[in-house]
Parts: sequence; C-alpha cells; structure tokens
Amino acid sequence: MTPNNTPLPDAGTIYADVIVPLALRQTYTFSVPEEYVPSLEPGLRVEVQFGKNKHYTGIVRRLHGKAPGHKVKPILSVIDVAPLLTPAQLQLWDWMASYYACTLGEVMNAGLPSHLKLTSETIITLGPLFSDDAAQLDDQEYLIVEALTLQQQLTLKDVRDILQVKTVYPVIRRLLDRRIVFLQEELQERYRPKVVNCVRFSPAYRTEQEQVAAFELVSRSELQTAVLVEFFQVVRQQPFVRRADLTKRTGATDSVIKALVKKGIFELYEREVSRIGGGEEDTISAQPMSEQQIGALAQVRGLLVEKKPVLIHGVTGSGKTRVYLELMQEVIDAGQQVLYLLPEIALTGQIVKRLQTVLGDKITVYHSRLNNMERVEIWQAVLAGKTSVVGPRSALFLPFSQLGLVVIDEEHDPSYKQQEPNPRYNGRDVAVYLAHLHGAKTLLGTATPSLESWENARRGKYGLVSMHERFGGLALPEVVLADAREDDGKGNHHPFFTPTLLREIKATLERGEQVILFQNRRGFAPVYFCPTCNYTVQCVNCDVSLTYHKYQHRLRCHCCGYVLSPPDSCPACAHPSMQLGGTGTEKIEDELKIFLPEARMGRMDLDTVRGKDALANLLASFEAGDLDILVGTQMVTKGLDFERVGLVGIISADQLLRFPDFRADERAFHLMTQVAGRAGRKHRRGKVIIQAYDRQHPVLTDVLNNDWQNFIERESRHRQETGFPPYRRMIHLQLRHPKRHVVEEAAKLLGSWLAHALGDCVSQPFEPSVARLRTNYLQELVVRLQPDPVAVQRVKSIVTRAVDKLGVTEGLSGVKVAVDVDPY
DNA sequence: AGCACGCCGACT
DNA sequence: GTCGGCGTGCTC
Repeated sequence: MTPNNTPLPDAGTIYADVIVPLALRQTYTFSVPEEYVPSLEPGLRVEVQFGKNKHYTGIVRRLHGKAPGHKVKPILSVIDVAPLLTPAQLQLWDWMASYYACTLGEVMNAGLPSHLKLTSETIITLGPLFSDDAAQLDDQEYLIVEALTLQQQLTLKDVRDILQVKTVYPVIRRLLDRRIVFLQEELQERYRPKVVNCVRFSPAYRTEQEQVAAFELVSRSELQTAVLVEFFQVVRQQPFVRRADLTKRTGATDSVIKALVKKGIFELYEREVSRIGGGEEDTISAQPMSEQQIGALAQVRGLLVEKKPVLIHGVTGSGKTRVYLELMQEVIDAGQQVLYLLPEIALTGQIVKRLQTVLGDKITVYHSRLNNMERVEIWQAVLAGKTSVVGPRSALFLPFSQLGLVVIDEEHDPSYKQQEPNPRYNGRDVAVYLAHLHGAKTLLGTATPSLESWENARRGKYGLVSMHERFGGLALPEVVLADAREDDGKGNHHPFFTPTLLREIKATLERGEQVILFQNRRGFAPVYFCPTCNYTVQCVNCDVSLTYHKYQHRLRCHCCGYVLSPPDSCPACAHPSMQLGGTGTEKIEDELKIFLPEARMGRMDLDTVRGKDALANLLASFEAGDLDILVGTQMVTKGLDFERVGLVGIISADQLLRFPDFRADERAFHLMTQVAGRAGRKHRRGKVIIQAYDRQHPVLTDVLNNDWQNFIERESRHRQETGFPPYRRMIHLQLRHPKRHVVEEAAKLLGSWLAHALGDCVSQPFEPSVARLRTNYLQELVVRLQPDPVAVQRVKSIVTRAVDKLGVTEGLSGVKVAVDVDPY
C-alpha cells in the first residue's frame, strides 16, 4: 500500500474542499476517511498531502458529498478538536480574496499565525523547560522527544520518517500545546514583556464580609491596616493595584505586604505593561467630560442606532479617545468584544497605555513583536470571547466571537494599507466590513479624515461627528512658514536650516523644552556622486541611487538592502573624490550638532528603531527628558504625545509636495498637520516651523491656517475633475521579470487584452519611476473606473482572468503580476 | 509556492 | 555521450 493510493470514490463518501496556504485560485477537494466524518466541520485545520511529497495545514472550507470527476487524496489527519476559525472569519476570508483579487491561500497566510500552519519544513526543537518527564508521554511523543535530545532539531518530515507514520501534525500540536516542543523561530527571540508587581485579594477574600474579616485580622498592625485602606483607595480608581504604590503611599515596606500575603489576605501577581513611559501610567483621570465630548458622545450614540459607521472628525487634542473609551466600556460591560485598530507605530504610544489603564486586563495588545506562542494564546482568548484587542491591521484576523465595536483610529493613515505580499488589503476598509459581518458598531476617528471617508460621510454612508475644540481650551500651535532661501543677513545660506528655525530651536531649548525635527528621508545623503562626470553610485539590483549612511560608512539601497563600501574615487572617470547630495535624518542630526554642540539629540528612523526595544528605549528617553531634540522620519508624526515639546520643525515641505502621486497633497497635509499636533500639548502653546521654497503652495496655506475644510474641498474638487479616488476606483497592476523586453511584451499584451475587454479605462503600460527593483524590471498598468460595485466586480474578474491567461502564455509565463485593488 | 518533467548547451 | 540550465505545467 503506497501513501498515494486513493480510495475509489463511492456513493457514501464525504468530501472536503480545503484551503491550502498557497497562491492558488481554487480550494482542493479531499476525501474524508470514515473515522473523521463525525469530527469534521468547516474551519477546522487538517493535514493534507499536496503535490508529491509535501504536507500542509489546510482549512476545511466546505463539506459535501459530491464526488469530483478526478482522483482525490484523503485527508491525512484532523489537527483541531474544535474549529480554529469561526464562520465569520471564513466569510471575511472569502470577502477579502474576492475584494482584493487574491487567493484564499494568500489570505490564509496573512491570517494565521505561523504556529498554526505546520508544514513539512516546519522545524521543531525541544523546549527549554522540558525535564525528562517520560511518564507524561505516549509512545509517539516519547520517540519524538528522544530524537530531539539527540538531534536538537527536526523537520516535521523527519518526524514522519522516524515515526514511520504518514501523519504527525496532531501529535506535534499536542506537544506544542504542552510546551514540550517549540517551533524553531520562537526560540530565537523570546519577547519579554515588562511587568509590574501588583497586589490583589486572594480568592479567600473576594467578598465584602471576607474583607471586613481581613481588617480584623490585621487590626494589630498599623501599617498593614494602612495598606489595606490604601488598597481600597487605589482600587476605586483603576482596576489594578501596584505593590510599589501601596508601599510608597503608606510608608510600608515590602515586608508588610509579604506579611499580608502570608496571612493569605493578599496575593501577588505580575501585570504586563507597555515598555514606554518612565513613570507608569496615571490612573484614569475620572475627569468629567467636556461639553463637546458629551455632545459628541450623544451624537455618536444616535448615529450608531442607524447601524452605520460613524466618522469622528476631531482635531488633535479634542479628546476623541475619551469618547471611544466610553463606548468601549459600554460594549465590554455588555459582555462583547472591542477591536481597536491603530497604525502599527502608534501602538507603542500613550493611547495603548491609556486603554490598558482604563480597561485593565479586558483588553489585550496584539503586537507585531509577539512571538508565536503569545499570538496563539491571544487567539484562544479572543476565540473564547474573553478579551478585547488593540492592535494593527493584522489583529483583524483574530477569531472574534462577540464583536460589538470596532474602532479605527487614525483612519486616514496610509500604513493601514498592506503593500508587499498579497493580500494587499486596507485594514480600515476590511475593518468596516468585519464590523458589518458581526453587526458591530463602527467608529472611525481622525483629525484629518481621508477623502474616502469624508466622501462616505458626505453621501450619508457614514455618520459624521465633529469635534473642533481642543480639550480644556488648549491653544493650537502657532504655525510659521520659513523661506528656505532665507540667509543670515550676511549672505550665508544654509541648505536645510533657516536662521528662523535655528533661532527657534535655541529659544526652545533655553526654555527647557524639547524639539522634534521631521525630515522624510533616512540615512545621511540619498546620492553619492562624482563632481566631474556626475556618475552616481546605483544599486546593482534596483534602478535607484544608493544612500550614504555615515554612521556605518556604507552605501545602502533602500529598496533591496544591498550594501556597498563607498568608493573613494569615481568608478567611472577615476576622479579622486566623490560628493554627497541631498539630505537625510543622519545629516540633519550631524549638522545640527555643529550649531548646538550641547544639545542632546536622538534620531528616530528605520535605522535606529530596528532593534527589539530600540524604539521603546528611544521614546522613553525622550519622554524622560534625556534628549532635547528628536530628529526623525514619518515615525515622529504618529501618536507621540510628549508634554514638553515646544517646537516642531519640518525641514523640507517641498519634498513632501513634489511626489508624483495623486495622493501627494493629501499625504503632505496629513503629515504636516499631524507632526504639528506634536507641539505644545498641555501647558503652553507650541510652535511649528515649516521650511519651504514654494511658499505659495495651496496645501501650505491650508496647513498654516489650519483649514482642513478648505483643503478637503479643493482636493476633492481636484480629484473629481481629474477622475481619481474616491470618485473613481483604481486597480493597479505591476508586472515584473528579470528581462526588460519580456516584461514589456507582457505588459503590452496584458494591456491590449484589458483594453479590448474594458475600453479606455485601462492605461497604457508604463515604466514606473523606479524601473528595476530587486533585479526585476517593472511595468505597470492602471485601471480606473466608476465606483459602482457591480461594475468593479466584473472588472476584477476580467483582470484576474487576463492575469491567469498571461500565466499560461508561452514565453511570458515567468512574468509575475501583482494586482492591487484600491492602491495607496 | 514547490516540484518534476523536458528540451537545448559545455563538460568528462 | 551526459550533467544541468530554467521554461512550463500541475498540484485534489
């Protein structure tokens, strides 16, 4: 009997359509062995053989009795006892695959933590905690553990060979669940959450009477009584009590707490906290809400009754978060779950801290830095309906069972859009659909709504609630435009520090306040060139110039990561020296040290936050006041609220506005408004300096006047006239291949097919500004069409078919096509 | 995405 | 005469 033999389909056989985690258009049908029939249902994971020798974790999509007209393989094993995916999740997957014109397998890859996707190549190792406890192992488990003690690591295929069985996933799952073995990757980087020691009543003292008894028990100790009294004080304000707070506020020592623990009254536990923020979070300021907040909350409630999403347009500092929190609390109190989405980077900020302070362990942070084990734990907790979640777009894939509210904060943020692997989805839009699936309330919030959401609000598809005043009457920062041509009066012109900016930086530092400088480019200089022949050092893989990084003294490609030592002389004409062109964050930092040798500076860009805790440490030291100036890219614009920032400088507004992209103005407006919002929060009016050559640019005028209304109206008119989103839908196709003529031919052919089927809503194929990326030449096509869902759906299927057809065209089958629906 | 099958160039 | 290049098609 070979492993490949296929039972003859007979009338009674049950079949399962299975999703395999690959970029394949269909599900595949497997027969269900008799023994599994009772236990199988959609959403369960199964082990299947796919291709000659590969085993994958698949997801049962559908069960049926219809024999396909070809051979089928049997399902090898059922991995789960209960479905891992809820019906709503499967529906979401279907919707995503169809909306984003990708495959279910690709959605599966995005949606399941790798821990839940064993394949033949998965490598396991023995867990560090395993102590030779053979008694708890069955025969198979014992053999695996024994092999691992000899060999350190095994692939699942090895395990199969050792056990001489065809299916091993269930036994592996059991070992994983019990932490006897681990997947290899997670041992490399254990995430260690920061914890604080907290105190609570032990189970024997949870009721009021019991606690009264506790007071009697400690009546002979003044300090212990004081601690108990203090405990009740604190617990009224926040859902947890730190040990350090009790000792600090009562003058008791740890031994007093220990005594209480010993008496069985208290118990100690550890609570995870965000690593940022020197002093731990303040307790909920049970401050009364402002008039505006009360009004907004009432409006939101009213609109939510109509079952449509509500867009909260609230200026920075208007106190939107409080409004979210009130609603979140309600939903959670009603026993439902909340999903609070944030752009990834903002997750490290104060908002998360605040959510945790108020909601305590009712909300879980879903970080990108969590390891597999933690991901799976959260998965189970969410599936059980036990917790709400704050997280980035990937948190959409968690198995919510009781979803009652979805909050999408910073709704306009472009990083909600996944760019690289399929599915290229927009977390905001998927979130709206997810909420709809669950019949959950939907809240979108931002200080600067995207045109998409604004248009939805204008058409009445979304409710709109505006909050125009800053909480507590905070003044908006003063925004000043500095002429980048300005010199110091003696004819000295600095290429990126105007005298105005330098003057203000100094004044701010003298007041003991902090400065944030924004430059949207990392590294030292984006161009390294020869002054005589103009030769520029290019990446060998991509069609871009290499950026000089001074700190590492290397040239790096920001597209593919290629690294090169900078040549001292020109490789083309042998000229003995090379020059640097353009300005990145490193250079800003460097040059500023010349003007302000005393200032303590930090830099925040991809290069400095790469390490695990680097970002948290950087933010913590800025918040603690150990840094005077923070220079950074986009990152500094998102969700950083520091009390002592008196000045924000935007080094080059022109750079933001010159982008050859229909969204450039919008992005520039968002970025500048957001970064400006970092200046001066509580105690004093902040200042923002925008340096620009083109000071007449209408976007700058709008930013200067803080006139979002004017901006959005002009921009939406412009989009309407030129036919761009949200007034048209866009589908973007990118073709790539190592040979230029091949990709060109493919683009021409694909373009002609699409033009034939769709007419002139298809662009001519064109070469993007970066024409070669990671050794592949690129060609692009853009489809623009009326935003009619039926028409769009039809176009998507035509596009998909054309792309598939290209894949089987002789000579062009090697061309990769990436379809991007609603590109950003 | 893998992987095998298959048809054309430089090696023992 | 064979090893191996990657272009093509298939995976239930």
